[in-house]
Amino acid sequence: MREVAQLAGVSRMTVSRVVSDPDVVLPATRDRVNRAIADLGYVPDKAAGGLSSRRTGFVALMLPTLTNANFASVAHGLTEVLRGSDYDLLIAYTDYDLGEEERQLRNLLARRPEAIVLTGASHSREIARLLLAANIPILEIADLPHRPIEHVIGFSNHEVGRTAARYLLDRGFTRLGAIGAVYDGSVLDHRGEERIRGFEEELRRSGLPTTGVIRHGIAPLSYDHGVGALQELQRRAPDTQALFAVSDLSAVGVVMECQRQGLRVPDDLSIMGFGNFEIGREINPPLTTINVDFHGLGSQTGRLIVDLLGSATPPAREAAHRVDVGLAVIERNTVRPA
Amino acid sequence: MREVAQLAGVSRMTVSRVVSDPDVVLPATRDRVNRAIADLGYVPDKAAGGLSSRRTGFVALMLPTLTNANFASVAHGLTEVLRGSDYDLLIAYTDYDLGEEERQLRNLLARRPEAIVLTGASHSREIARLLLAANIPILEIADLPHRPIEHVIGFSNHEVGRTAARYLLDRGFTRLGAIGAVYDGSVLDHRGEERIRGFEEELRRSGLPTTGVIRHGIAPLSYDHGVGALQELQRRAPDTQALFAVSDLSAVGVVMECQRQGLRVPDDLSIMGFGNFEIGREINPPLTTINVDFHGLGSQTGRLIVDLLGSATPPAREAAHRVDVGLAVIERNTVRPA
DNA sequence: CTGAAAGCGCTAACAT
DNA sequence: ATGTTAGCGCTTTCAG
Repeated sequence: MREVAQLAGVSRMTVSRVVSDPDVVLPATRDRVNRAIADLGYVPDKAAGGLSSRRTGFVALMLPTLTNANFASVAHGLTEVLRGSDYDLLIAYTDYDLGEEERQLRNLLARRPEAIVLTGASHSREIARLLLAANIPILEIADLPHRPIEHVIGFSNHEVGRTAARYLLDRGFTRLGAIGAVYDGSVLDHRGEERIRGFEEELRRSGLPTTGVIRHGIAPLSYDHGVGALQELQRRAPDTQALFAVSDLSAVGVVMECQRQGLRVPDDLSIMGFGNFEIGREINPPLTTINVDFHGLGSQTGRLIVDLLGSATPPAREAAHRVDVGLAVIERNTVRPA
Repeated sequence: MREVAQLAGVSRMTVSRVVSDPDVVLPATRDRVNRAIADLGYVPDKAAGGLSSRRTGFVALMLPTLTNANFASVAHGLTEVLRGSDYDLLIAYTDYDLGEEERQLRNLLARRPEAIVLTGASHSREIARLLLAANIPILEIADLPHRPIEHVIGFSNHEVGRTAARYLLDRGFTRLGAIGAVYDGSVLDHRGEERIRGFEEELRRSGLPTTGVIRHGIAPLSYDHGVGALQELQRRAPDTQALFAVSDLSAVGVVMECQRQGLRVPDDLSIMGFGNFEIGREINPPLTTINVDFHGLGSQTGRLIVDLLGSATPPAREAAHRVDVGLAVIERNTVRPA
């Protein structure tokens, strides 16, 4: 910056102004400075700027994995909104690893984000404390935790499971199954477990057995989870008529395994998934699933952040937001009509 | 930090040492400081630290998209290695948008990464200049550009196309097709275009027509690209026997569309893809494809970075690395045996 | 082994 | 409209 100032024949302060608030500088001066910036390939150091202004200009997003299209949609929605308000989005991911989550969080916090968006569970006391101590907006998304750290924008995974069960029940099925991951008490697949519990609850309400509810393998779930889980289901509850998979990927695996076994979908087995992944639309027959507007979830999160950071009011912790973005069944052809 | 120092009854300098080089501090002092750190929930400000030490402790990774499992593997491999050397990985993505690429790059550069890993094309003069001016290692991965900015760790996309063509030719097919995206001169799908050109080249060498080479839709490619492209192919070269899709996702779309049309794969049409995506293994029949060790590519990149940053030698620009990680055909069942 | 002084690159606050 | 001064939170360097 010093060089730029010299080349343009102004003080460093003027260079700073040209970069952050150009309108306040005389056009002639501004042009001179801009030319110097271009000539020198000067890129302002945001870390130094942030140190001084107490504004780092970025929001952190913690993702459990990089490969989930729905989380990518969230990132999309977020980015779109934040870009309009001149915040960057920096992404870290944990690979569904608890230790890694804490590590990454510390790293992120050490760079002083202005807000932090969490998709993991992050509920160890230690982590929650660290987060709160940072004194920035904390947003938990893609779930509706009972005891949130602060703001929540999400949907009820429990309700996802109940909705699936009701949908299947409404179509007259009585031998229902569900497949998810083994829940080992860690929070790795917290959300999938919630879905499966919602499903079980609805089964119990209807006085139906839960023998078809299979917890198989560990999260994150993918296609081959579906094939393994189906095989286990066939051993434990061979008369199952309709099946809910806590993830579309798993559901697709089930459909593929059915093809291999010569089982007709939905005639021999009805299947529904969750997440409305693109592959579900492409397979034969196309997969019935439950959709959540993840992109909208991301934009809403972005808007809330901008609001929160924009208001000069000190962080009123008591006014935590809680938004349920809801969900919807997407009817396609893997569930036999009533 | 001031508070921590006070609470522990030491100078701020001692706190700094406990955080960054604990062994040099007397155990008793160290314990006292650590307790103060824990009590106060102190998280050191890396931006401030970096400003002073000229080491920001992070490496930037620019990805075109968040939803590609292969790029996620790269990130994985990179993270594993970097973690061992105490660097963070910060990820930005461009959504295959050129303007966004430059924006993100500036943002990243403004935070002073110690090295930058690029997967995009990034070859505008302006960008290359900015990158070089940053005076940090620049690594381009997942391709083997002719005129690299600096280091390159990747594979030849051109060779991917040639390998696919040769594989199909070797099996006795003479009516070959390929599907990729429309290449509009921008660098959005540079890699896919390279693959398709390699395929065409091999066709020409064998004196075969390239009428079955279809550029359809725009990148990034997904399942529905395959269905649209197949339909176009059927119009333009209905007698095609074997088809190479520049992406597995597109190839899977083709297989699904064949199922719908009642075409038998591979009897009526042979198909091969690229990328070895998980879904290819699950469909029926499983997809023949070309694999690249993306995880290894990531670790190698990480190791090179650690080397480069570790050596006290000034960045010897002339000694740019160039590594070809190669590729391999994965034979499954969508190509009819010779 | 620990501390004091100086300064990293930038901007807030106050001049002018 | 532009410049000056002070200082953001930390580490380097040098003393002790």
